[in-house]
Amino acid sequence: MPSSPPQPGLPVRGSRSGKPIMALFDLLGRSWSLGILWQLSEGPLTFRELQSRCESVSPTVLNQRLKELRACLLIDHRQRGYELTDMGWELFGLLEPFGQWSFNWADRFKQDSRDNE
Amino acid sequence: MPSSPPQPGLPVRGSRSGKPIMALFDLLGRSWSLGILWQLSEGPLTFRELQSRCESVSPTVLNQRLKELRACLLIDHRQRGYELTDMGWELFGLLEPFGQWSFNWADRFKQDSRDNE
DNA sequence: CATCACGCTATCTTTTTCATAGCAATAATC
DNA sequence: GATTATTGCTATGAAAAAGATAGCGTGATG
Repeated sequence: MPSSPPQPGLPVRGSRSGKPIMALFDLLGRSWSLGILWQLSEGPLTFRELQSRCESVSPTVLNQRLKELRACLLIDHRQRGYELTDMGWELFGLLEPFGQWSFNWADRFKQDSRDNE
Repeated sequence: MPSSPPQPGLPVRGSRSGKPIMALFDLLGRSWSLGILWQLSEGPLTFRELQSRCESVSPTVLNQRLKELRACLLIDHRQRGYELTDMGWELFGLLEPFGQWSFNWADRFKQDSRDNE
């Protein structure tokens, strides 16, 4: 049986008292959480659409993550599929800069591996 | 045997081709990654200090995460302990707003559970 | 009624994480 | 200089999470 979604106030990974940031990290630190939010930022997606966009995610885990993200008020399941809630969009706003940054990071990697040749 | 650190360009969870953002999400989506970066933002910490700040982390996982974060150029091991690299600080800069946001999120939670009483 | 796509559950295997003990190396203390 | 502490970490076994695959129930469509 899977564990319950991490919630602020409840004990979570990193904090017995459930400090909000730790609850958030616990949630986002589970496999596919970040990826799902990222995919949904491009519009609502059905379960199967998500499944194919997230390449190797298994339905079991996908469903579990969706339940958690829903319980955590970040996504919702509506007519057109799963989509970000207002909170979800807010969080995505914080996440968005990671996209650009990841390119710089990748560049630094290439640079670094050239240095080590 | 543990898997290798996710790197841009290599296949990672969510992307066979290793799209940088997916590599980053794979890295950050592993247990304790976010927590470790967060803790190190308050200054360098030794292995054991990290261990006690991260409450329940096992030495096995802590060491593995530290290796990965190091391989990914986000942290470094110096005299005074583990600390963020320049890249690590950059990334933390993006992460920092999550702290404030998590409080709003927690509030919304309380609000929501009141509504459902 | 047959077919199809959808959202998911069931089952099993593999991987990751946890929990605990403890070792080798260095530093401090007696 | 032997003893004790501290540090960084490995080993081992158990528990939990994630992955892979098959397929069920439902509702729409032909």
